[in-house]
Amino acid sequence: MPELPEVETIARQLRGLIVGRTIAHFRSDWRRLTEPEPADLFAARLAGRAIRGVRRRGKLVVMDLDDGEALIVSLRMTGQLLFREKEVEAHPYRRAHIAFTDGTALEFADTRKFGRMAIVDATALDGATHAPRRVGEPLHRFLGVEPLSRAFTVRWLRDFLARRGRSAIKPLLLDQTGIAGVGNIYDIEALWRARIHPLRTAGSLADDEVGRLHEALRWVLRKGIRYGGATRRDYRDARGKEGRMQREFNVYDRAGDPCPRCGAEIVRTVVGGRGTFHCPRCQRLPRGAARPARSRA
DNA sequence: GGCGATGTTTCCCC
DNA sequence: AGGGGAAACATCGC
Repeated sequence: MPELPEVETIARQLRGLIVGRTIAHFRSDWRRLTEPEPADLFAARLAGRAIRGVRRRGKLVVMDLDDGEALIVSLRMTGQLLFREKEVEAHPYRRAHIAFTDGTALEFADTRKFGRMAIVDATALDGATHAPRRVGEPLHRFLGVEPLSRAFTVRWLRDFLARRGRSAIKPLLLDQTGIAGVGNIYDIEALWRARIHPLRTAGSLADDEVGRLHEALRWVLRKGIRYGGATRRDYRDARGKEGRMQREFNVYDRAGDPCPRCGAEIVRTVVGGRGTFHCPRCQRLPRGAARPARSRA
């Protein structure tokens, strides 16, 4: 689940838990975690470094080190960063372990092994819209605007949608190079709130719809943060707790349930290869628009 | 046990 | 440019 609200929750917790601590050592036996850098070199670069701050950029957890570098973590599907006050039995899917000099530790658990870590130039993440890049390294791609920042205005969104006018709105919102941090769940919930069909093309949205989408994105992301993120399967926050946002879903994973707004039955389709939920009455596709022919029930 | 689905992202093909 | 599909993995539910 780690989308923007889940990552923000973890980053905020870690800020209070690890800032000021010094790394004693880093251990990992999952080589792809730090690729292309070998884990032992990675460990050597981290040893003795202090954690100066923790923040979020898109779906990345950013741990600022001294010397202007940062340790960034991409949780992907099932990654968890768990703070440990003292020695505990290793998580069954532990992929890395960061021990601090005072005996506390940060454990990285990840069942599906999609998670990645890198040490990067921290300034490259600051305020800029570029993440550091290194050829072939998935963490280092271009990241778009932060949807909860002041830079994300209705005007920006309108221009963005116009530029990418031919794309369907649902997969477009998932593109991290446009808006950074939106994942499948909040995408679906925001489109429902804005009453926009997932297959509408970006360029076809009227001004009032763009305004609603802008409000809806910020509203669902903020609510997700307020509720500590959403738990689906493996999500746990930095304290090992589940979020509460999953109880607040209006359409996500609710096929067959009545729409909370109009009572029509929520349907599940597939858009851009992703499971998608919407209300067929509240979220209409205009006559003559692309039919959801490629979607499957 | 088999099949399909899962929150993410990249890559390759058309 | 954008869409589709597969792949990176492991687990879970039907």
